[in-house]
Amino acid sequence: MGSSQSWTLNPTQWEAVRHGQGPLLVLAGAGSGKTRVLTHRVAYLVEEQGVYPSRILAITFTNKAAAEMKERLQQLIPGETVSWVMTFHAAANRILRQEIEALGYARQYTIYDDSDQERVLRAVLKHFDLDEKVLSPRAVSSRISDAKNRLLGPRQLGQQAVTLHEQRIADIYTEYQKRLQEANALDFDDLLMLTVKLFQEHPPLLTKYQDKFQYILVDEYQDTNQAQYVLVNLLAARHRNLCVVGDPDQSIYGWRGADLRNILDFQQDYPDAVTVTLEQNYRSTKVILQAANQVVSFNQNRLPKELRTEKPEGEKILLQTAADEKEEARFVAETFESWRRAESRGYNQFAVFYRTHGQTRVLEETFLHYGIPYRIYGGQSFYKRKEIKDILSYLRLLVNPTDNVSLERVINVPRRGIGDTTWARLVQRAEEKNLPYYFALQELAEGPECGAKIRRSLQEFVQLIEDFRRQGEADGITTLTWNILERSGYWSELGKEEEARRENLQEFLSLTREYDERRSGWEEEAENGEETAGLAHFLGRVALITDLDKYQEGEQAVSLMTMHSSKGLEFPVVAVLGMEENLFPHGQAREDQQELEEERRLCYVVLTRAQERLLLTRAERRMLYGSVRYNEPSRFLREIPPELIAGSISRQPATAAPAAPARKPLGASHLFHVGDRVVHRKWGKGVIVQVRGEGDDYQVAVAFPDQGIKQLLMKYAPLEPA
DNA sequence: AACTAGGGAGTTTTT
DNA sequence: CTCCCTAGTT
Repeated sequence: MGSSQSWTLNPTQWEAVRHGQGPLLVLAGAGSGKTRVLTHRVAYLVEEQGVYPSRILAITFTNKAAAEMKERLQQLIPGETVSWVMTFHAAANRILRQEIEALGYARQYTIYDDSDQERVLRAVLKHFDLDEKVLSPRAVSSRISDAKNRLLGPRQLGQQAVTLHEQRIADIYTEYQKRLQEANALDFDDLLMLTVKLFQEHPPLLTKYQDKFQYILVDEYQDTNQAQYVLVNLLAARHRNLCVVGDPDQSIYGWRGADLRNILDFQQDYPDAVTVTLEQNYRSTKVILQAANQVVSFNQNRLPKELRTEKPEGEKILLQTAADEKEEARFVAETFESWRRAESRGYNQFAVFYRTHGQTRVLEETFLHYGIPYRIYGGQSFYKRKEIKDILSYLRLLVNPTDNVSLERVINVPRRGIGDTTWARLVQRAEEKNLPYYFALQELAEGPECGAKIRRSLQEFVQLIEDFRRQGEADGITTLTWNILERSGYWSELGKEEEARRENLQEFLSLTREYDERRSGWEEEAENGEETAGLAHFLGRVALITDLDKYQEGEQAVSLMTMHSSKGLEFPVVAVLGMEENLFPHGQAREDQQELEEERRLCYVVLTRAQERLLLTRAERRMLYGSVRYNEPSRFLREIPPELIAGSISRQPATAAPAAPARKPLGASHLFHVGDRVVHRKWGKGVIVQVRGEGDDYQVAVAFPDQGIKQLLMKYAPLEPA
């Protein structure tokens, strides 16, 4: 972002930065220095207008954006701390931690992520005796999320229900919400919905925060949903110093509740609003920008806007049609290699975007084969890994004994002989006596219902948890965590082949260590009476952070990611794969005008990620779900002016790709040698003892200390240098 | 209580 | 095709 921009602001940017009191709408095209404007505006308010940093609220969508903003502020106004620079959810969480008792929840509430949510839903479906095949937890969860985003509680959804099916969803929602409350747990959507509820039901609390936040700034306003919209506008109602920044053309999250009208209607919401439009782009070449402008102009429902740049014309966009997805991947690999050499670029200057995760596989195999280092973004998050969720569940259970999901997760992990039968008995008792599961467990451990052996196990488990609780976090969260891992037997239960899990846990311990060390820092940022620097605070942070394995700038690797996760990033060289009907625009989106326009905006987003070079590819045939599909070229290709394109929409002999190098692929044999230490995802550490074969047949023999020698086909083996 | 085979679903994702 | 959950088996 903006790194290519010079240090000063242009006149339009200045106008937005220096805007005084009252509402302000900044329509910021891609690469127009939006983050710059936001940070400079905050700095300006503090430095020039003498606004107290604690009275500014700056909201972003992702932790990454918030971190970036904080960092830049640090540079602009060193010595000042603007502590309310955070995501929507983090801000809501911070308010609720303080005030939630007004809604009848306890302050140590647990935040449930989507997998916790799914567990609850599964139980609810079972409770209603509904077959998961008829009504999937996924489908229900998205309906509930939808309702919450629109600020509809279970009762309101029930009132709206017309069909039997809708009524059933409402019933499930009711039971789901009841269970969350009993567990003193909030899901992500609750954070927003309950904050709004808090303010609506308790006007004095609303007034308190309205008074506090003299200036409010919101990034990516085009992505706000109804709940976020109401929240922001409630908070801004008193001072009316609301500055929203966004780009309607980059709205790509309609499917998860984002409402484009929020930004489009800003002028109507605030008739006295000043609008500033940033159309000067500092990122891409003229060719790239023209293509993007042109494509998005095919949308009917949009405000006119055209990006300009003073950058050079640049190279034409390279378009290549491959026979299938393998050839497509090879073409990208070879083109990248040739550009990397010819233009002495580092691997970190390259990125590959695709519409669906399913497309990563072939890319991985191909890059591995060519010996091109790569990194996939947005896959399985660190915090969703089993071992991390397990240890987190132990910690959550300590803070909140009513957290039934966490209890279920850890009660028999590691195995302690408490199986399905015992669990069912426990659940039954809990429901009969309307108790949290943990308390029912304590009763079972003392009562006569279970056999002596089981009772013994239950007692030991309770004893264990109570010991941990007694120990608490007085010696730091790291000590507590390590204690749990060791004393529960979790650590020693991890076999040799689960080395990766151990490493993840080590990584988790380094996070707790970091937290323990920065404890005093959190205490400093805390405002009057805020409880920070405790286990509950730590768990709250962890629940809202998923960015651990996100983009790291310096790393010498090609970045692979879905089109959606590319938003907000920029790369000198970008390849966009699968430019085909049914894939992009996605098959499900082609019928519906609204969805199609969102796909087109997605296209606008990906094209504008590229700074210098753009490579678009498609495959004539593609393997999807085990069968071969033949897709037409994407309509978006035809929407790009032909004079900006080199190459052809139809398949051409190799000459159509002037940049394709006439050289042999590197071959993965350059990756490993006999004697190299490697790590295998399943088998752990090993040493290469033999290398043979070429290309797809390239094989290595690896000696693993405990499993002996394995023959691995490099094409598939999850093998990495150690 | 733990393992195995079989069935069904499989855009996009942050928090 | 492949992953993941479930049901059935031992």
